[in-house]
Amino acid sequence: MLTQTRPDPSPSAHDRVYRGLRTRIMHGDMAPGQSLTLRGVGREFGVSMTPARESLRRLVAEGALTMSASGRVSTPELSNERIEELAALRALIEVELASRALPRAHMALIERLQTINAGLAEAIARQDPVAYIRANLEFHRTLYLRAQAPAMLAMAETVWLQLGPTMRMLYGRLRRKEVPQFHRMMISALKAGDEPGLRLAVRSDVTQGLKMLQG
Amino acid sequence: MLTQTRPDPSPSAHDRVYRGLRTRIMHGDMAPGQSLTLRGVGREFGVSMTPARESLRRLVAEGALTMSASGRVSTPELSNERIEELAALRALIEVELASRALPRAHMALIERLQTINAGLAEAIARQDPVAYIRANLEFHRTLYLRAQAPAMLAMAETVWLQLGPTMRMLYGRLRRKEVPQFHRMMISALKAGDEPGLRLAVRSDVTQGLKMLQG
DNA sequence: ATGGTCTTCTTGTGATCACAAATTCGGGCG
DNA sequence: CGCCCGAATTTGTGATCACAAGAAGACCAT
Repeated sequence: MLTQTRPDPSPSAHDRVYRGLRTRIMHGDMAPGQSLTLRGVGREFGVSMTPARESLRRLVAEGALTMSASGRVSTPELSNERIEELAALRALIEVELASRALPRAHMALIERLQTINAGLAEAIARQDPVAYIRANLEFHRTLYLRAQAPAMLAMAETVWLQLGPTMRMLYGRLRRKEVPQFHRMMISALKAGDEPGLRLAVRSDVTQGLKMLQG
Repeated sequence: MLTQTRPDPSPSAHDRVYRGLRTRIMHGDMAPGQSLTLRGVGREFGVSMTPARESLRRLVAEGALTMSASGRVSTPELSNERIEELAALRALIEVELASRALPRAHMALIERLQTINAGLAEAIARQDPVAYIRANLEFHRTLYLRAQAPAMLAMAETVWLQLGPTMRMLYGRLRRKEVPQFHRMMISALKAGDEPGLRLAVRSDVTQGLKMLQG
């Protein structure tokens, strides 16, 4: 087949394909409604249909992609109700994660969050939505990792994944000029050890994107 | 994860296998640590390795099964921390679902919940853990369906699935003699339209199993 | 042009196979 | 009796194929 140099023999084929597609979806570089075929994905990653099928089905199982009755796979076009629901889920889970991370958040972590925020500002300046989304997710994940709650973090990531394709559209409308105010509010609350303030900041940050959807 | 439950237009092989294994896991008739093989599952359901593999991988993606580094699949043996985390997730999500269902809960729904509760009592009398778990899940799902929040419900079901194999062990220790008090409390709160009471009742019901784990 | 029908191409499904890695089992040694 | 090493077996992975169903396009009639 396609003779492609394989520098990494360790990760299985389906893992490479899965991870490639997953980050692509989560970072929002696929438009909603875009369709994917087994042979197309296989050709792109230099594998046969088998690993391609497994990757796609897995992403469908995680809600990152949708499958029509005939088995065709495409990125989802979410209804406003679905988006609202997913945002509510983000609020629920991420507020809890932040709350659990708070007592473990030391200065090194806060500094790292500020560094990520700087990268975020750069992405905003460049008007680069993919970099923006990636930095935004990294900001949240970095904080939540401190919560030591892997099942909750996995849940949150699943929600991010489902919102991925729409996220770009959402942030595309947002002509942002500076780092989100709620990120700064989160950092202040972390420094002060202010749990109610942190919870409010996270909830506000998570649901802010939704508000402009309705506007 | 998002089990887009359509009636049944496509009894595809992998769907039959998936559903069979899924209900078996969620209802707790598989012990933790039990291993599953592709050829074994295939033989049991009369299909080849391909649909068996897809089903197992899907269940692994949903957290219902775990996969070792060598690709062996088995039911998970959850640590106490993991169980506690999953219970916290149940509390978070299900309290929200109940809260959203409350304004839509009419008398017909409450009567149905009471009917399910009667079946639950019967399962308790028979000392039948699988029937107990099934009725318990049905009680919760029936209420949450009224919330009109499919993404949240899917999330809750995913958590149930992950807890499935341990659930039996948990409820096995519980020498229960009567219908859970918190189910009755939930019904009272529903009748009274008492949202704080409902939230408390759901949270208590969800986390009660955990408490005896530590005892 | 427009609508419908037929053909053609595309696509997903499930079975089978070769292969490699891991597990298991047996025998022999300390 | 316990431990370790090697062979036999089990098991997952990925490729390929035949097949059916669906989508797309061509073609003709109106």
